[in-house]
Amino acid sequence: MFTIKPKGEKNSICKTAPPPPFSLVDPLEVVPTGSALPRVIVHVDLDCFYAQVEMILNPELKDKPLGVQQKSLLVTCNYEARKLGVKKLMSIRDAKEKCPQLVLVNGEDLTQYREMSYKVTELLEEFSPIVERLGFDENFVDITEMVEKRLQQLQSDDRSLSASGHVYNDQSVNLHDILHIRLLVGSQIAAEMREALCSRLGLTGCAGVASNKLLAKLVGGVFKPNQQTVLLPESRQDLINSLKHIKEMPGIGYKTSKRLAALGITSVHDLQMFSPKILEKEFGMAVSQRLQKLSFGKDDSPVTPSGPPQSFSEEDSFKKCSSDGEVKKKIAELLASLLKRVSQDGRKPHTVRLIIRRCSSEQHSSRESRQCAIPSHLIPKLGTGNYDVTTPMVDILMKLFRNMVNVKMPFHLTLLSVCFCNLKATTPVKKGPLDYYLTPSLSTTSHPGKHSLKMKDTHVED
DNA sequence: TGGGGTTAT
DNA sequence: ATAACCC
Repeated sequence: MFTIKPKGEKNSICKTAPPPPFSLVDPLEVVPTGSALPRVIVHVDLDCFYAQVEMILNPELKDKPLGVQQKSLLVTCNYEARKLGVKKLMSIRDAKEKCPQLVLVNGEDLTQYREMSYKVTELLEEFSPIVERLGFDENFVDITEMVEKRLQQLQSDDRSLSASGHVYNDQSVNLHDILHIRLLVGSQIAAEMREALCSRLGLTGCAGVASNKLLAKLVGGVFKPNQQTVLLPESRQDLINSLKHIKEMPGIGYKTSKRLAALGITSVHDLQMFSPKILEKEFGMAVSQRLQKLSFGKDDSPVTPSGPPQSFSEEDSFKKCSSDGEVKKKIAELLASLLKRVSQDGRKPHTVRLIIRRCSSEQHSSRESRQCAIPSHLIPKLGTGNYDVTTPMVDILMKLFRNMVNVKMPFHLTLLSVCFCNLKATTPVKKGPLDYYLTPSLSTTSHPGKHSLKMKDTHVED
């Protein structure tokens, strides 16, 4: 039996369950003395998100095998389709071959997915404000504080406490271990999150509960659709050993796994055992230490609240775009969508960027970009709808384009993208008598560079 | 292979 | 401005 101090007292552990000696603390979580308690992190991952949104939008698609298509790629599909052998990121041709009855919807316009995605994040923020987005369909939530609060409310003789959902490895729970107790409470909160997502938004998904982001994400994927799993400290090594290749480790991507393979490192165990000195020679101190810590399941990166987006972009890919006129037309389309989004957001972008991908024979999709400050006289007009900024903005973007591409030479693009970034809140202008003279944004002279000291924007004449 | 996003250098 | 990472 574990016991809890009555609420009102400082910390929740009673004398009968003294603070754990170091041997009880997970060896790999050992940090300088006096450090904070281990965190409780939940990773929430919606099931085949785009397909779920499409089924909510059009309920007739439910119980049919459904795929979401972008160009020639099937980006995701529902579980009906997966039963029939369809996989994520299949080509459309392979998918139709596998499953001729597959129903396809076009998912190139992300508007509805983006809106639902932010509803999910906002719902999770009701539990704890510390929510970090990862893509449109995953969120990390730091629920340490919420867990501590619940522990203080718990009855000291409460034996009914149990995990919600799966416990990784079917590990037995030790109700005398405060670390177990905290994670069990975390699993109950995760269950409440999933229930809220289902009842209020109609969405299903997985959750993983653990003491850091890496482990929460890995353990959340163990039981797959619409289930949750909690990782207790004793099973951490088993979880990371279950990875068949280091590339499955979040944070180790395509490039890094290739460089590691060149050193003979392909498994988690290889990376754990590898000489830190030699690893440091290859990757530098910061990266090598982070990589090796990941291999032990260690991850001290905080859950960083995402807040509103730092950029908006719209892109389009195609087989061919090779004339100035085509480019201008595509840019105008991308810009029109972006301006709608800017008007909804309320903030104003101060920088615009154009990104292209050239059709190069054997190069992997390498992108080039040019950016510039948006002229200050245009910024207040963005997204207001009363003055049309389209023409001046298209002109700016075409100048960026000609800065990248010599239009006197033949060219062949396969992608165009426009990005608004450096978003700033529109300064509410409360007028005191002196404000007119003191507020920079009301001044008629502009101060180039003042708000973008770190940016080396390409100069575009008006 | 799409249409997004982020951070580090 | 690019390159890496994530989905």
